[in-house]
Amino acid sequence: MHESAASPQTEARTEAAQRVLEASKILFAERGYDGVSIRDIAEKAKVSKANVFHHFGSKANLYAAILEQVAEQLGTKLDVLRDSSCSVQERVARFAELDLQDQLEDPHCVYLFLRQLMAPNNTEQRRKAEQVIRDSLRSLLQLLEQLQEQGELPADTDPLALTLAIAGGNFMYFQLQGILAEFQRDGRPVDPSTFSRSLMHLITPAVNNGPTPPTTRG
Amino acid sequence: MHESAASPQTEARTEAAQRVLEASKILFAERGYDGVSIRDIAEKAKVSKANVFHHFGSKANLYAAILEQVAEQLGTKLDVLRDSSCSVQERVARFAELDLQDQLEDPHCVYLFLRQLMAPNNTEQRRKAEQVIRDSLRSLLQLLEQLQEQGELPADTDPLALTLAIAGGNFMYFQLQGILAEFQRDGRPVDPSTFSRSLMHLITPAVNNGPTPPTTRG
DNA sequence: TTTCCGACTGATCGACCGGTCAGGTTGGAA
DNA sequence: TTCCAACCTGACCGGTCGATCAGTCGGAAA
Repeated sequence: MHESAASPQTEARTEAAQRVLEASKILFAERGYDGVSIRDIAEKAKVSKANVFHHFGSKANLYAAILEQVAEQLGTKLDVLRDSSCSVQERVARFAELDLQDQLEDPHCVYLFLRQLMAPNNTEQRRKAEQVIRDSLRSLLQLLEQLQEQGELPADTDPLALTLAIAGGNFMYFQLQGILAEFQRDGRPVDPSTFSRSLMHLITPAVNNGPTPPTTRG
Repeated sequence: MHESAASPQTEARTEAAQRVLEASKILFAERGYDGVSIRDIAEKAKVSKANVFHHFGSKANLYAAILEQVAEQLGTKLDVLRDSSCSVQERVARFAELDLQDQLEDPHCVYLFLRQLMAPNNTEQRRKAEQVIRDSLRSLLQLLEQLQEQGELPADTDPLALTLAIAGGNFMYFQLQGILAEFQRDGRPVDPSTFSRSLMHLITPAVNNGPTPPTTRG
């Protein structure tokens, strides 16, 4: 048999096994667990079907390995929130912008996470997804509460609603990126960092650097 | 053969066929197209497997029928935006609240729509989903622009970002409803209409229906 | 050399998939 | 009463699914 999927191994993986992981990630993200067969994965990874089972034991195990990889990747986002030595405002703005960038850079990750979140309640899959998003949102929420205590955020605004608006706005941009252009008067695509700034600005003008108009700044 | 799936028939459907539709909607929403077999549907609908094919021709046809039903249901939301005779502010607020209510009342609809949106780009499925969301967002966006012309919305806020923040915030609430309670200091679940009001308030205090004085806006 | 072990493969399994088919049943028009 | 069309079913089909297995191969250990 093989090592339990719970072990945090990113270590010695055969080149073939690595190809299987990469192919799986893409295919599972695009078509979902049931929409992908081991044959599809093996073919894309240029590996025999039996070899997939040799390395990962079962389809469920392989999927679990992918999800673990995704959760790990998404978890690292938090570091920016804690470690940064700049002001709270900047940290919030950076978080929002980085969150959007991460989504745009690795869409497969987002789709995998979203599918995990769509699993029925009280399943291990769903709980794990909730854990990831809980950690992320809680950190952002705490930052916003901190901001409110500093008086940089109006006292009557709800930090929780603000948190969801930021995260949700980013997600919406990510999902609808392709059709946002036609909402613009000039018909040009919306630049992600510009959007990020607009989002921060409209939600809490106090966070933005005061009188500067929301035009492109270097 | 059967009627083309494109026909807008909500008409004479056998009781059995109706049961199949309902069962399909739930199962497809929960597990996705590939995660559900005709056997599963037939069993849940208490109908023979062959009868499913008799009424809907193929699995793909059945799924298309479900999606059409979903699109129709989601499209009706727009009426509230247009017909209402109340002020623009109220219409925006009502739209946000109604949007959230709709999601909470029929989660299966949301999941089906989300799965449709996760289909690869340039597929008919994906395009149809984009069409629905485009219509909805455009209406909301126009309302907000109208609001901005009236001076009820700061001139330097981006209506598009605001639109996505509202829609995204609602979606986030819907998805994370179960874990939001522990973000509250009192640990109690967040009431949807309360959340809706908070969301509207923080995004643009002027829109808030309450007799809030012209905010400090600083 | 011989032994041994992990990487890897082609052939194959039973189960289940979407879909078909022949035929039974029923209700209303002719 | 006859007839026909629609509703509905159990049995069945070819194909694909996840998974297994016997066995090949190459390199490190003995």
